[in-house]
Amino acid sequence: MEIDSISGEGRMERKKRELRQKIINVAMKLFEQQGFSNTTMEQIAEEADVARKTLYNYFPVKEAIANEYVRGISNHMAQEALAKLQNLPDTRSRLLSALNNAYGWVELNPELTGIVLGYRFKTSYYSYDKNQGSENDFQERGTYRIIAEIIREGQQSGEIRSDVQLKLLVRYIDLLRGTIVWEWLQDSSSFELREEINRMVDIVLDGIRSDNKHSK
Amino acid sequence: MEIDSISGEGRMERKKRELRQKIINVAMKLFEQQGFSNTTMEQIAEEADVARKTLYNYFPVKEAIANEYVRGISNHMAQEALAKLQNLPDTRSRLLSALNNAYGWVELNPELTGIVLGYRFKTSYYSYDKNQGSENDFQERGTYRIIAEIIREGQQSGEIRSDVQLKLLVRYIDLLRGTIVWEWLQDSSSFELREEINRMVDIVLDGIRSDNKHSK
DNA sequence: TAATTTTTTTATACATTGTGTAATAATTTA
DNA sequence: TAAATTATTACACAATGTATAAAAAAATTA
Repeated sequence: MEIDSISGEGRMERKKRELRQKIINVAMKLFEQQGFSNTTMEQIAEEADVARKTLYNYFPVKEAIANEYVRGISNHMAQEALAKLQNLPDTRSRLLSALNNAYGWVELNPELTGIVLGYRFKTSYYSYDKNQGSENDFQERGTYRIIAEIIREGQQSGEIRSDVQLKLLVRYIDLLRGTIVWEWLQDSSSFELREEINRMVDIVLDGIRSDNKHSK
Repeated sequence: MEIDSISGEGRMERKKRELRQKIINVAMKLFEQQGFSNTTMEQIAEEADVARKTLYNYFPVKEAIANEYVRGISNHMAQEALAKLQNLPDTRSRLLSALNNAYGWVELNPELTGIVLGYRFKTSYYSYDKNQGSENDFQERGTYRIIAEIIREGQQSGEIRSDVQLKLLVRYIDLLRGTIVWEWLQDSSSFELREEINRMVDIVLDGIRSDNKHSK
């Protein structure tokens, strides 16, 4: 049945994967050269040597290309971050380590970060990209997976409350992280990014009520 | 200088305000009849009896019309909610009261809620609607103002930590609220809306660390 | 009031997005 | 090789959002 069952994919699948990657590469090159909004889908299609309609078969909107590129990077960084976690003593330090990991990149790529965060917010709620539904939801995204891992561990060890849905909790943290990053992107002089993240983690862990602030 | 300095606005300003309101009314009528995405800016312009370009002068995108309509309602509800707050004993009950206030409307208008929340997220971060920059930021929006009021009060009375920026804190809560509403809009059977909001408020107040969960 | 300046609306044209359709090409399956 | 499936393409289309300059309306000045 399958022509190439050794590598696990046939010629067609391989070609699609290759073209997908080519589109991403071409698009990112154009984004760097001309900026994101100055680059049209027409140009990308032209440069990748496919029909415009074909390009739309692969990516329903321009933002989706940037998103997939960033996700690749993010997953890669997540792998590295995951390795460091074991050495850290508690949930707080693990969360801080995992969250702070990505900011060097964010600081270097503010425009792309904004585009991708906006796209993710939109799609995760309208979910009009059906293919990514299952992946995007929970498994695939780098930071998401790490946060989930940390919280799960914390819940198992009894450090974290177990009466809150893991999924929702992870979303809370990821979303708050996103908000802070965006606030910072808007006006990077108004606060220091990592400092604000630290504060957020403290709030999530201990809350904003003053009478149990130092209860630990 | 001013023709009508008694009412505070000249004929032109009044006409603009009236036209703006007419556009909103016409658009909302069409949205109800045909659905949001099936209604075009062309139709709205036609029905409001202005050129399409004029319509764009007033609202840069279709979502902005829905947003302004909802904001009107929201402000109105906020007024009522604000009155009730004084009778409530602590921050937790005030927050719950303020947040729960709006959900009857949300449950009745899921599509509109989704559209408006998505629009606000996008604009608040890209801030491409310059006019609303100052308003949208903090003052004008109903729920925002209430949450800010509650937190401020809590900080003054010592119930809430004072070492976190009020502005950011309000954004956290508003954003978490938005997330929950959206999760619920996606799949309203997965959890009960108010229940989840209650849980979120508890988390924000007391955090997710298990050893101070019941410290109060 | 009349003449002016400023502001708003408008017609027109344009580049771009995203979709739908149906023909063509490539690939897989039998 | 032939048939069936899947991907690509050309083409047409409705709609968005922007730019420009002319026309209309309103505000300001004399």
